[in-house]
Amino acid sequence: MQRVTMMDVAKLARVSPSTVSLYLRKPDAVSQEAGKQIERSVRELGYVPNLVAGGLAAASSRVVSIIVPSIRNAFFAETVSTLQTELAADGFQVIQGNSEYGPDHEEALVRTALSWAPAAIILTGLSHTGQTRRMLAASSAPVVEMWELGAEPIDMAVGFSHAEVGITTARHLILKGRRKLCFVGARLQEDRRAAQRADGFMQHCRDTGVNKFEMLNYPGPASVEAGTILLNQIRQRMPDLDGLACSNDLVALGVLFECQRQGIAVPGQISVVGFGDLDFSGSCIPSLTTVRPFGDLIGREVARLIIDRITGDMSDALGHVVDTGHALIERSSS
Amino acid sequence: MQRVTMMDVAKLARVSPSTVSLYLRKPDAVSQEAGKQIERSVRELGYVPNLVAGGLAAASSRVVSIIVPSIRNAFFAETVSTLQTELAADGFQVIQGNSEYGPDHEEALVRTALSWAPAAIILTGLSHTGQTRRMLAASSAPVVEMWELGAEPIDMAVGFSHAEVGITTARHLILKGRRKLCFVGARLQEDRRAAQRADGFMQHCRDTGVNKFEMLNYPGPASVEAGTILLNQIRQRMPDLDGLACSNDLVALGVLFECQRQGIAVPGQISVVGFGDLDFSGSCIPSLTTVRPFGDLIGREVARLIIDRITGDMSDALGHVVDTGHALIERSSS
DNA sequence: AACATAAATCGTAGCGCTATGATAGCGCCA
DNA sequence: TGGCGCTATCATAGCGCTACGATTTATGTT
Repeated sequence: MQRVTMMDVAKLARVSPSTVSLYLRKPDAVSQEAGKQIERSVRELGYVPNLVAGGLAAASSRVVSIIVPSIRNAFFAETVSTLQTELAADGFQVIQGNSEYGPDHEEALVRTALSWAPAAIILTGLSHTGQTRRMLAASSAPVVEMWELGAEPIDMAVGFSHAEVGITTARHLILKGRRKLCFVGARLQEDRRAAQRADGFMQHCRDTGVNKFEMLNYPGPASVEAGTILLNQIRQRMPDLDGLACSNDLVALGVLFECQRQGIAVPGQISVVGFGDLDFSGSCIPSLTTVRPFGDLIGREVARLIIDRITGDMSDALGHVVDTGHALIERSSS
Repeated sequence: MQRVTMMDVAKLARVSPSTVSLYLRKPDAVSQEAGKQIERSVRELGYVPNLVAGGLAAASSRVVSIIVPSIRNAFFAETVSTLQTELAADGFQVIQGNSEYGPDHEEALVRTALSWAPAAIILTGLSHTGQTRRMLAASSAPVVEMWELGAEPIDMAVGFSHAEVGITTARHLILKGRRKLCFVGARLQEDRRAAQRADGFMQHCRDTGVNKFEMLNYPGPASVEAGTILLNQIRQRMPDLDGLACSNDLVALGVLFECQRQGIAVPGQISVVGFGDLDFSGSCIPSLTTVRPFGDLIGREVARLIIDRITGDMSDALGHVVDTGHALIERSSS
């Protein structure tokens, strides 16, 4: 499979394999003359370093393992995509796994991830099984937990408080004069972050003395269809509903469609707020008020932390927490 | 980083490392008694095999490298997600890279991918640089090209003909009595598959003697906003437009929104057909007629081919081509 | 009981690279 | 001119595992 080895390059360049290895890792440590020779030989032979061998020898590979609940989810797709680009620029490969919102599944993924001796491990959220924590602690690899802030991270964390997103959403609806509120979400048992947004929302309602507020869950994944179903359910339970927060812009879009179908005025009769600021959110009818989570910023910050930790001075060896915040994007639906 | 080695397990189980290795790979080749001992030792020590070392020794790692244009694209997210799940079930890790629709970028990704001695390489589409082809040929790793059929694949291919999608779309609009047609797309220079759909569409118009047909391109990525912009552009150039094909359901959704905003009846005045059958396509207003590409089926078939090739008999060593086809989903927008 | 055969286990030799000292070559000052 | 410190280069010893052939043990046959 791998024909040309470092030895071949060394022979052609008339230096020892050590020098080739050294040049490839730290070009400045080798004389210009030798460097040029090596460069030429590499090109002539079409040499591609065997990273597996390198990883074994160096006891740490240039692999970063990312575990997200689902890459189908546009939020995570954005972050993963950004991470990939940023890390690739520094020569890191990305191994990716989907936990499907299952802590045990995540544990299995971490186990295999660890067997690659990765340069870093990126997890989604702050809740993991005890075994996962134990393995991670034993591994000494940098760990970044992303997309959630609140509890104590294992090592580093980049994200924002979902409870605060819930509060922002509730506050906005109340500010708009809405008093019969509902939070609708999908997969609220599995998706702890959505659940935290719901909790923050409900808590703020309670704190500010809103008289009527409810929460409704759709068991399947967040989708436009879930939104249409949820709107009908909540309207049955709360016919005078006037403010609706959705755990996801997809759900909100379904709500908007269903309102249009039934002739419910938005925001006239019901104000709708989403979460995610997805592709369509600015263009739909009415354009959707939503909370933007800065998924690409999360990706960039995670990449920065990892690269700093690996290449940088050990002063950074302590944990880091970066709050990327959130922003309410006020549009026409509220 | 990796404390417990196979040697430790062997010592505890009172067998040789070879037997442990053998048991881990082929449990049936070891006596039940020894197997139980090893199992117990593995658990007691919390042994996690070092796949880097294994990959080096076996000269091929259980890594599958997937290169797609962009994981942000819902089509590819679906396929990659399915692939990940299917391959993980057989103990394969997935390394993923985004080519951003650039052949040179793809070449660089293939180069690094190859340096992991992957068990297989999965590429998107059939067009690659000569250097990419050369590296792939030299590597002897199984190669699957997906999401496109037509030209001769490097090794195996799973996908469908985009030209035929274009024909299906055109035929449908013509069948609906539409005669002033347009194909609108995004990134038609970079996205060769979208370009093929456009070509098929135009060709069918020509072949069937449609009197008026045009094609319009939006330079940015496919998005809802692109749809709103494109609709206005084409209406200026072709005020009597009555049938519109979009390269992507996101673009189609933007078109639908803009039609609604301007009071253009769909399908009364203009029929709209999309591509992708995304999450919202069945729920939007009007529900969107579109072509479904079976992205998850592609993922499953690719995984099957790879696993068959690697674990299976060598009778499969020749290339394979699987046509996953496409389906017109007729809804209310046409 | 002696032998052939099969099954289970083992020892060894790397896989291709990096990290770690050790060595060689050089200019400079006393 | 000898010795010092510096830089550039090198030889060597693994990293942890798998593949392979060799060896041991169990099973069956006459």
